[in-house]
Amino acid sequence: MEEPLASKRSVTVADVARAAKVSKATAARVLGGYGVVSDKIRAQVTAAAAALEYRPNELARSMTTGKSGIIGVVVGDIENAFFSLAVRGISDVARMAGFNVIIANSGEELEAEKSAVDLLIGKRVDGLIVTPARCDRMEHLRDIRRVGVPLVLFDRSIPELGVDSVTGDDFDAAATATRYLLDAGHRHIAYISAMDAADERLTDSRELSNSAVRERVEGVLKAQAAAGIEDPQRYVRLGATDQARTDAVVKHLLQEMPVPTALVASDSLVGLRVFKSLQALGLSIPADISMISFLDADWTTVTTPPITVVDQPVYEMGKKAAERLISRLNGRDMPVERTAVKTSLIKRGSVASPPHSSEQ
Amino acid sequence: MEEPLASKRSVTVADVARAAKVSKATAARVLGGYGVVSDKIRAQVTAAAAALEYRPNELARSMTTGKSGIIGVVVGDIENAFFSLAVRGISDVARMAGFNVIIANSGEELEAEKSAVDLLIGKRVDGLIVTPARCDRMEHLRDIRRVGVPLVLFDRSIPELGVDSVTGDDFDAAATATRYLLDAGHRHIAYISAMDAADERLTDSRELSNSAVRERVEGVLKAQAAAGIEDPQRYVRLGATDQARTDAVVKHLLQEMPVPTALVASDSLVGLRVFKSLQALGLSIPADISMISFLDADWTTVTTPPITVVDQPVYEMGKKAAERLISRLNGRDMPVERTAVKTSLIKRGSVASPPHSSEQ
DNA sequence: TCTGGACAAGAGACCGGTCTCAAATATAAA
DNA sequence: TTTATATTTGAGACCGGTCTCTTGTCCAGA
Repeated sequence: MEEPLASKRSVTVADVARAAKVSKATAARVLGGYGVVSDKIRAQVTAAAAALEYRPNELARSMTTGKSGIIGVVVGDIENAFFSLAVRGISDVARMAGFNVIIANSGEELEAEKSAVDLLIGKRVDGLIVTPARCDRMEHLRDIRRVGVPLVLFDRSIPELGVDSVTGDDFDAAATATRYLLDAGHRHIAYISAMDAADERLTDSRELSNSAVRERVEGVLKAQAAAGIEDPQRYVRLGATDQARTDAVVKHLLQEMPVPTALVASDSLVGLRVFKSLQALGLSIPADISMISFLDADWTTVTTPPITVVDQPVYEMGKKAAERLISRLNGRDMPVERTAVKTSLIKRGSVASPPHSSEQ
Repeated sequence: MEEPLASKRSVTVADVARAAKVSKATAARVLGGYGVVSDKIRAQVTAAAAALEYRPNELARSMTTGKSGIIGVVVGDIENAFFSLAVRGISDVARMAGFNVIIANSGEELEAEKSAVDLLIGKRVDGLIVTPARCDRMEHLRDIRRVGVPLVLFDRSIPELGVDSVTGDDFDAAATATRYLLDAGHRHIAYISAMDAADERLTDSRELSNSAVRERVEGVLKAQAAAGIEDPQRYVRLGATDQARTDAVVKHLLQEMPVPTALVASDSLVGLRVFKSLQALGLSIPADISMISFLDADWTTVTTPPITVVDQPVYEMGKKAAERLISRLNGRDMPVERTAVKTSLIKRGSVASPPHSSEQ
């Protein structure tokens, strides 16, 4: 008799109130878990709600409270293990704190990032974690702050923005990796990044719009400069965005004179591509050439030889970013903090001394 | 004079209407892009909106329209490459269709899945894509349909539920892989899954609560039965959830008599662990033992030898699931469809004939 | 018995949009 | 010029919750 067919309209507090024979306000109090109600009434309402299979409309709730309980995350590419691990860290922390996560992909493109941010703000997310595709364009990020939504930058930081960020200690990590290669006797060290650029070669590291890449490049450069290597910049390459382009980058690099004896890959995807390129060229690691990759990815332990990597605690970075954001969400009025998480070099088998001794 | 400080309250249609000296309804019409308005008024309102930096409140919008423009996705583990690739496929399609994606992790646990589903329904998602952790418990999935939210199952299907699903052709894929091993002369083929279970051994494949795993196991079993292998079930193992347990599983398997000469891994994570176990035991692939893994993961191409895999077009599966859901969202009233996407066997170097000939 | 404070329940405004319907204005037909 | 028909614009209800404010009860103290 009670509408056996699929009920189209969902049951509301008013419906429950009617069924429990109390006012809407009272039903709302028990259903919403606020205010005070007598045990008797509470039981009545609870029973009615159960009978009607009441489900609160989170949307309506958010509208009046102004809080959506959602954290927006804009990443470069969820398919990349780096980001999916980070997202895992973020959402684990978020869930514990009662927040949900809505994810948007920017594909590392500024326009996509802008519209993702707009959209998330429109959805009234309580806070935002963004991996800015470019660190030199940030009007849209300024806007976020202006509308009063807390923001935490992930993996890359923009000091001018005056906002929290969680990144790796990219400069140090790169410098450490480079010194390790220098100590092994390498004098010609190349750095390969997937950053899209007009030219494979780098003209000025300050022009790199991605702060993580910039820091790493500068770490590599500084460490070499400190060791007296001249013009290390000639071995820095960009644009290794896919296998074909990486093959080209590696090929060009190997045509340089003197030929680089060690390669540093900017992230695990680039690392994998570089490894394949080298393999395709029939070069043996580390006998013919040494390599180090950023990120302790899956594949780096099962290759022959296993790859020496700069290990970033990505999951923890994600967690930290979420924790930071949530503290702010809870009204904590703390100073802006730029956290650089410490990384470590995991020495495996892909680095050895350069082929024929090490002459400058 | 116009409140130079950070405006706490956001600007609404009413604010814009006031500034443009028109009614709220009219302002809403141009801002919401519906109904008709004269060009003159439209310009006025648009200008006012721009001046005030109006941003629509998507929440309020959703409340009246009843559509949130959000697709909820519940996956087993976003950190797993399988799911992150699928999510990528889903969100690419969703974005093109004007939908957003909100992701929840179930960790393959029923309770977490239930609460994720509840929460997403509360957020009034327009539709749901779920990877059910168990195919034998589905009350909460029934509930989804009862409240009228379209649902598409991903990777696993539950026929009794009468709902769309997109999976791999797991039975056939497993059977094909098995036949390939049989043709190579293997007579003792093991199957290793990460499905959590009380016992490593399998008693009855019909009890497998994950349909994808069940299908694969049955494929492996049937193919062997057809080849006259007796009691193939003795080599099926569960619970390879982490490296330690995988090491144990592999060790136990190698203690069987006769010892299995080929291993099939249920997914790329298990495959990687099995590879490491084998490597740790000093076994050489494929000379000592052959292996096949599901999913064409990164690492499978850079090992020595590269791994023969069952390639699932995961990204396409994600896309297909999203497309299916969106068609339903657009009111299309189509019959329930269980799509099994065709997979293929990529033959690489990890399969050879068993060690000392092949005697039954 | 009367007053007052504590507490429970009800009425109704509000959040920021959408949308229906009526009023006002413009355009076309008679 | 008048009437009929579009075409815009405005007023206000509504979505489903939260929350403030008011009213009504109950019980203790004077």
